[in-house]
Amino acid sequence: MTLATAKSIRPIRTRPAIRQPQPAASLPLKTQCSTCHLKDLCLPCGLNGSDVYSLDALGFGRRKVAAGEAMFAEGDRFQYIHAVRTGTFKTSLAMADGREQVSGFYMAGELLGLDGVASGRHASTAVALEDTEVCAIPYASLTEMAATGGSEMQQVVSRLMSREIVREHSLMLLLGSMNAEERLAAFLLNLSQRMKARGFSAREFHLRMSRAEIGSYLGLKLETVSRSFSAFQRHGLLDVDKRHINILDFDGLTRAFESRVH
Amino acid sequence: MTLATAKSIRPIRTRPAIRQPQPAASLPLKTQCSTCHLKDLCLPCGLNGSDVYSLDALGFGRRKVAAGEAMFAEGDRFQYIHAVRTGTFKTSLAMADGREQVSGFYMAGELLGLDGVASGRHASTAVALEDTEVCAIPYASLTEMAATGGSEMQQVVSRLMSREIVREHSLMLLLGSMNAEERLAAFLLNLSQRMKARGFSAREFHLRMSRAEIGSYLGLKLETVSRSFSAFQRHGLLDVDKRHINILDFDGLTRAFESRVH
DNA sequence: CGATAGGTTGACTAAGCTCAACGTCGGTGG
DNA sequence: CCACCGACGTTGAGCTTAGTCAACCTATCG
Repeated sequence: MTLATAKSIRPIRTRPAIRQPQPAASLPLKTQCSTCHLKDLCLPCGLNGSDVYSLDALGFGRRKVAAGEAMFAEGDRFQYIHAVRTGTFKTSLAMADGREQVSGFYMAGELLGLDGVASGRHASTAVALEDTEVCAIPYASLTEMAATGGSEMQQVVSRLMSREIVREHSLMLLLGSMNAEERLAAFLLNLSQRMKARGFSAREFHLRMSRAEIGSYLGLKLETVSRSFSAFQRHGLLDVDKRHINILDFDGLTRAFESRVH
Repeated sequence: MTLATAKSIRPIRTRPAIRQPQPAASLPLKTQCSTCHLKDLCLPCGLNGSDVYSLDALGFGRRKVAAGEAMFAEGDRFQYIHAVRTGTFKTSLAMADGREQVSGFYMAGELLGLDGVASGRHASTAVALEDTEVCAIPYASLTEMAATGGSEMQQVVSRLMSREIVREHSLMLLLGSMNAEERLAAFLLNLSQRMKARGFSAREFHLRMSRAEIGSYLGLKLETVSRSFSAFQRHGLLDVDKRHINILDFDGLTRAFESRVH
């Protein structure tokens, strides 16, 4: 039955990344925030009713991004904030010499692209890890909403950006002062948390990213990630089978994540 | 974590850190952004004239923070965005077990506290590295300015927050994929840049932070920082004498910062 | 079917950490 | 004034953790 579950959520590792330059144009489908099942996680969270209806009125479009395809790249003009509807993205930065650093993973209800507000250009690249669908929210419309009257819109955006700052803070803490197993434990617990918030099991889930991507995100090599997974399994904290994770001992994992204490 | 009055951080070489619980109240001095010599680096940057005058009208106060003293601490209620007028701050995060991660250094014209917008509480602690003076800008006044009409205020704040996100991105890149010397080189070049933007020499300057603080920021131990400094000196890239830095070879440093290429 | 991508594991290496000694500086108090 | 102290910085020796390189396995795809 592990297999059955695996099968039902499967589509990762497959999909040979269609890298066609896909038209950025929105699909005909228009989004209604007020009826969206993600509204408590996503942009409208914290807005009052009338603002949500204003969002509906904007009727911003949706876009499908296939696995492996880039939704936007470092240096692209920033026009939209993208809200994930289904699927998972990674964002990454590139160094001059080609080294890459994964800077985040984003799942349903999370917003991508806020780093573009600063300069009008995206500061990172967003790639779909599986077939995805997003809402493309024109940033200009949001600021306009804010300008033309007593909307809380801009404030909500500020709050979301601030949240992104806080998120990156904790990643810095992780990268700056944790060892390999602490990093992986923190990563898994965070993922688990977010799965739970989306109504999935906090215990058992599928990773949508490769060992190399996890490693890049955590500042480790893929072999180290693999070894840490094996170590957790050896100690009975979880079961791993490739990308299928089953957490057996949350307390143990949490302790691993604070291991250095004694 | 309660007030910063904890015995915690010793000051810096000079100034025996008056650790009295200082009133958070603003000093009588009021700030005029329109005539401030930092206006092109600080909050007003990018605002139109009328918005700058609105800022003047707010007349927000100043505050002195002595070396070693905390301006705000993790968990404190977020009310003000603080703009550095003189001196330098560090911000840091603490792990449950006491490990600390320095998350940033802030100098004249830079804004502290944007991470508090998300939850209404500060997500980091800000400590003065020398005697400092800041402007305390009530965040509520800014949002109010935005709400009551065609001000660009909130947008400027969004832009600044986005810039903070981008800044943290590059720190993640540093922490996630550079070796010790690359990290230190990147740190020094960044500092040099910012000194220059403030009208100081890009070549020769004083560090306001200890080796341990640099190390924490860069995800290294203080001994490693010290050794990397020595290595740079040995290779003729710079002169170090404690905290006094004289960069002799910018190109060489830049190369050190991209060393791993081949 | 072979090619390919992703994952695991082992043996070895090296970068950075730990521990310790020592030097310097500035402030303090006898 | 000098001796002492504490904080900070530098350096060396040895160790540990994570990185490197390589072999091998499995699943999937063309």
